[in-house]
Amino acid sequence: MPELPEVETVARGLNQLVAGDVIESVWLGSKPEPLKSPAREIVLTLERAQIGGVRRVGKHIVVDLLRAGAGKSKARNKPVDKAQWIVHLGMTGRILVCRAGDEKLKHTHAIASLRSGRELRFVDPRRFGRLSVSSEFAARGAEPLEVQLEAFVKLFRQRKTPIKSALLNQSLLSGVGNIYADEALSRAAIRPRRRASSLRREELRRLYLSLKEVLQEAIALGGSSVSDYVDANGDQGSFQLQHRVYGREGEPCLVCRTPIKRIMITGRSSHYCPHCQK
DNA sequence: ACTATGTCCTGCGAGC
DNA sequence: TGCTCGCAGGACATAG
Repeated sequence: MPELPEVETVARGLNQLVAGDVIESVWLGSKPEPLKSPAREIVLTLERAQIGGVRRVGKHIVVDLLRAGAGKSKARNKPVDKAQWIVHLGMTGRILVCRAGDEKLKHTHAIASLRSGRELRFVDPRRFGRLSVSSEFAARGAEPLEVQLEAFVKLFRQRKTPIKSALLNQSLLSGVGNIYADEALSRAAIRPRRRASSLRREELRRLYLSLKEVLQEAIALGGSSVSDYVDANGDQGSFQLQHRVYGREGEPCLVCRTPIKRIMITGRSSHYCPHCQK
């Protein structure tokens, strides 16, 4: 499940592979397309655009596009038109860099053919992913790796919802998903069911630091490959080997040997050590 | 404004 | 073996 570290890893890899290349044509699969923008708008925006770079915003992959202005512009006409291709991988979405002749996988929903002879293919069995185009894409929530402590504290002070749910709320923080919410709470020694508003300042400070730490460590290891996540080169991440609670129900806590518990919090499985986390 | 719940979608593993 | 069932979960719609 691509969260911030996985999306960061994919975006960096894609940037290495395709920055500077040019999208020559676009194919969109039929029927229920996973599109947030109208299909024709996506095609018009992507075709003939040069890829300026690929980066991450929250859990979104942002492909910065450079498009020559229509026709031979007079000087005052916008010479280069900025746009972005936004890809959200959802649960099972992948972007593959292929050769044009490569076999097309089932659940391929979009293909962008590049001048280099390669193709960018969007494949997503579960169809939770989304494609769109934008001219000024911005995430609603704060970037966890950039937010300051004071702003972080403010996000949670008044919330009555469980801290686990608040961490997953993308309009507060962008990029935190189920794995890293559980792992950050584990490192901060806070139970996921605690009301956000019940956390003392010191606890919020621990959570703030733990979240940054776990995200940075995960990025360094290329993310967590739990089900089928792989990066832009098809390689697995290795941070799943560092998980302290996620996916370890019944296994001993690495600190105190107490079995890790799994509970449901607003429909999301949540893992924690009942002894270490208060 | 905030919170909780249901829905989407396919693959896979548990259980019988 | 083959079947059903429930779960995986990010984001959004809807209801309270």
